[in-house]
Amino acid sequence: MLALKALANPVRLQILNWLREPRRYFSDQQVGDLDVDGVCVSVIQRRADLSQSTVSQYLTDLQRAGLVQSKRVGQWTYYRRDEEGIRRFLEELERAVGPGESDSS
Amino acid sequence: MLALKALANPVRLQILNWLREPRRYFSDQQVGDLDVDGVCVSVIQRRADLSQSTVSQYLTDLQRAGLVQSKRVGQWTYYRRDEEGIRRFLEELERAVGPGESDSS
DNA sequence: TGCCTAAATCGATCATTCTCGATATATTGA
DNA sequence: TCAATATATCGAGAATGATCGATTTAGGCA
Repeated sequence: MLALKALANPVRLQILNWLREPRRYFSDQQVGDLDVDGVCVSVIQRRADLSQSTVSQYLTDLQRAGLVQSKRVGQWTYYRRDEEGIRRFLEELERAVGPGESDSS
Repeated sequence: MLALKALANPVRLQILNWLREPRRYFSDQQVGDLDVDGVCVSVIQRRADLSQSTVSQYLTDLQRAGLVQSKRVGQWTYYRRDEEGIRRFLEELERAVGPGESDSS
């Protein structure tokens, strides 16, 4: 389960968390619309305080896990949450580990 | 988040899954009550087809993550799901990555 | 075309995880 | 107490993950 592996890393988990409120955590972004387009790599990198390559890789991981979407606009790549994919992941996890046959009769 | 790391391993995830229906997956257990006591290590090991030490370690990992409980009865250690802990984990995850400020107004 | 910036990929290193067999500990029963 | 069985822990090797700097790819603009 790619998403579980992706979220097992605290930084990746936090990035996904930050992306819930782009205006709050990435207000320094000059370009694009935070809500519509998403947040570009360099802005996330600044916040995460890791190298550019690491953050780029993390975002690719999150995308392959179906948790974020990317959109290339000019020279920037904007990332934003894939709410649909996140919902699917949570549902799948619920099915996998959530309560089984409870006899709440 | 210990639980996320624990579940990032497919075998550990599957063990937790199996434990939802002990009667179904561990019907070969001779000792104890599957539902009341849980499933002992050697029975899980047989099903997982990994070494005894690995399975024992996995179960310890799941326990430290708050996903299973153990009960020592004689020479056996029975493991069963910690439904309360699992619920807490799922809720925490929901808070951490679930939908943020949706303006469903 | 040529430079500048953004992002992605590559290659390497160090840390962590996976997994095993061997050993240690604990419990039961003769 | 001794032997047998169940489980836990230890130590090690291989595989994977984390993370970096360097390089490559790509777009924008003079």
